[in-house]
Amino acid sequence: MTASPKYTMEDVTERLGITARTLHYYEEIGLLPAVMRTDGRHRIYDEIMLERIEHILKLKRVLGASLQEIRDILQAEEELEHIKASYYKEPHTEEERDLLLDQAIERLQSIIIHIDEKMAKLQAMRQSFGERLDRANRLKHRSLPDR
Amino acid sequence: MTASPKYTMEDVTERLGITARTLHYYEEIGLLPAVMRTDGRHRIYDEIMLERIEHILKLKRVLGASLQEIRDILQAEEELEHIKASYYKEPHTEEERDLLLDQAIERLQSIIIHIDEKMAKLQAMRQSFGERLDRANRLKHRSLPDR
DNA sequence: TACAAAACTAACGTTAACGTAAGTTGTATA
DNA sequence: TATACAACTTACGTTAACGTTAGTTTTGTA
Repeated sequence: MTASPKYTMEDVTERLGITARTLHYYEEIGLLPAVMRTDGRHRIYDEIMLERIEHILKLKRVLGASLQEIRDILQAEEELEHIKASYYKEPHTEEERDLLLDQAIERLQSIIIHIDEKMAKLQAMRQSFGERLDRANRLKHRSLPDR
Repeated sequence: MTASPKYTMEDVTERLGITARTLHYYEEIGLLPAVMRTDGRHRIYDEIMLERIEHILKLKRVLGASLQEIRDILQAEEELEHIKASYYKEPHTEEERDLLLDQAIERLQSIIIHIDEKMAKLQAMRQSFGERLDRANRLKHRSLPDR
């Protein structure tokens, strides 16, 4: 069992461009469960935690989601992972598995619908700004101005 | 000159689903300049103001922009309108017009770039969630499970 | 082992975008 | 004209997502 590399608080904050307070806060509100500690209660992060943190930051920046929404998304993902794991290890009845899977699928679908709606609106807005830009460019190059 | 219809505070809040405080606040921070008033200092809104407010709300919801950013976008749009208007009415030298147009074009382009970046990231995220969903669906229908 | 640098906890501060309450005027209608 | 309801201004309150001390332990290094 080869131990994965460990990172200190400073490692993480410098690498991800965030502050210690942010990590403290995410832990406070339950976004980062069970962070490992040294004997002296200093935090240690491993690769898995790093990926989780990066995932959170990405969801924040790209989706513009609140930490509360991110919590829900992460939970949906974890349920899915749990289901996948137990699919191979634990014995389940067909019905149990189907129920769990359906729940996870439903959550994923609602996330995707959310994203799709957002993209559609962005698309429409992008187009309207594009048209404005076109008009401005036509004005500049003195082809027949509209209006 | 046929006067455009006027709307009261209640008209606007009910129609747009916002509160009076929001309109007061937008005025406070300069997002809604020169709102008309009755003799008794009650606010009156016309179609143009309504459209401006709707535009602001759309930018907020779709772009997730802060009111500060929205202020900048509105300013860019107004500059462009002003340029278009003055193109026909006021006399300008070629250089003056080109300078103003270039500034407006630059602002519009930066907005569009912003939108495009956001869409690209959303696209990537959408795809990753789509793949997760596919895996879950494969699990459910018991075709060869991956991993 | 001694000490500077790093991390810890606890707690109050800050900003954006409004919410809410209070007391005062305006306005529409009987 | 009386009155109920709408809108006004002023000002303090609230929530999310951290920022910022402050005072106290840990830890890596000389």
